[in-house]
Amino acid sequence: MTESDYLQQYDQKEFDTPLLSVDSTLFTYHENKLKVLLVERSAHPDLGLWGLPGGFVELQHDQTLEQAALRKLEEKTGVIPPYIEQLQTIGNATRDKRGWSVTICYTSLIAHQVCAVSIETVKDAAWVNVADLEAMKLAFDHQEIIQIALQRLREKALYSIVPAYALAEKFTLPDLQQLHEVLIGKPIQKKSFRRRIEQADLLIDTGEKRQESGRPAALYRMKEQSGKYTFVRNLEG
Amino acid sequence: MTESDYLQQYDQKEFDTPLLSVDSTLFTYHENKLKVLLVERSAHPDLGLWGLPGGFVELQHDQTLEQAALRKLEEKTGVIPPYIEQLQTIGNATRDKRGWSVTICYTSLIAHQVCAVSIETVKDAAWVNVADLEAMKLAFDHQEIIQIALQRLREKALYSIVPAYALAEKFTLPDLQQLHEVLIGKPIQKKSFRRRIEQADLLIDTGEKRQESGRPAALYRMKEQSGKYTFVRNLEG
DNA sequence: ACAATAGTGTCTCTGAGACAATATGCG
DNA sequence: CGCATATTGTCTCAGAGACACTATTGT
Repeated sequence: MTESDYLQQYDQKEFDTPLLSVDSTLFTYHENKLKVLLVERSAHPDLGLWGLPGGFVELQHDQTLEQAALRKLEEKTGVIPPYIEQLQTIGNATRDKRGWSVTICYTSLIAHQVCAVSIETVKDAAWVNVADLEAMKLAFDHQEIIQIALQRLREKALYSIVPAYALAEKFTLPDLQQLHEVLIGKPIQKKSFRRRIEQADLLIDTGEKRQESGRPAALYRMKEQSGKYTFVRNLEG
Repeated sequence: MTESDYLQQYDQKEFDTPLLSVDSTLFTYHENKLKVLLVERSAHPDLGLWGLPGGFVELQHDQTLEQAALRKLEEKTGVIPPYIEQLQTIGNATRDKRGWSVTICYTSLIAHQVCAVSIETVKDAAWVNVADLEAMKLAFDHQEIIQIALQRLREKALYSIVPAYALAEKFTLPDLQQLHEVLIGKPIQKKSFRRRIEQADLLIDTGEKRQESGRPAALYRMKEQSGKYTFVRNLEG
């Protein structure tokens, strides 16, 4: 049989295949708290529980898995987040009551302000403080997935400035440092923090300042590829 | 409708779902060369081309994705590799001629000696020098997947001793350093290399020595969790 | 002037890079 | 002994940690 004959008669439905979905952990930082976006499930199974934004791939519309993840996020937040990264794929026979199930998980970051309005209008979506998660029962294994995502984000805080994507486009160095401190769970020497960012030339000084109380702080924005940069030496875990 | 009613009438075949497979890049190190395991495809599509060991998840037998990947590797090599790690999941509408396709990729390492015999007896499996890959046309996007796996392994060589799993159970420090040098593509100061491994207490001195020519070298084996250790400071990329 | 926060100066300390010096086996 | 390879000593240098000091705003 030739390959084209084979493709002609190929019927995918002959084979048993797992359920396949895409889920995202979307984090943001607002009022000194790290938050994750949850949505209330409107269908079985685990109807009524809160879980990660996600769903099935639409074979007609989505060209890639990442596009599928971004589409789901845009539906909930009204915008496409500036940072998305594949986290991990979880697949086993027991995570979904319907049977063997696979989910490709993404981690995404966004500024709180750019989607706060949109989310407030959507009844079934909400930002939840990461600190409050522990007490919640989430759908499927989503609790676990969030913990994996958090661990990865914490590691990244030690050797990159990826967390900056959870801030507004323009932000101050104290802003960013505070976010890293929340992630790492301990204070960072401001000199160390500033030195490495300056030395690696990761940010652009916009020339603007922001003041709340005390000396005004310079506003920076990220350079194009700054999220990909990794420091050769980590901050202390 | 209750959840149990829903589960009762649920029929997975109603929904269009992508093809789903599991593929692994299995690396080893032998005679100063990094090698990857390839298998010749015995079915359409891409029949006759060489590609990564992998296939479909068997819903009846595999409990997890990782088990599925390990099962495929054991079929080809006769043994279960000591290191496996999820690499990345690739899914899009175009990578497989049959349609929307998703593959969960793993990276795995093994000592050459423990599976060399088994592989020589299997006609459709072979170790290929990574350096020779470029000239080959591989099935699907497997060429690309191997490059992603290599890049990740190279990064790990800078901040971990994960590559040690590609060596025999007992190995010398010059062995390991050489492997890291092949991965990184440049020489490493032996003092630096030894210092960091000793300081992190990652290996056990077996007391045995191995001699080829010159002073005999001490044989070490890895401690249990040494693969998880990451140095706070990278070697120079 | 003082409070509050931003940003700098500078010392210490760890660990990588460089490379010379020893050590231990073989013939 | 001389060769080959393993292992150690030790100097330099970059960059993180610590912490005191200066700068810039508002009240």
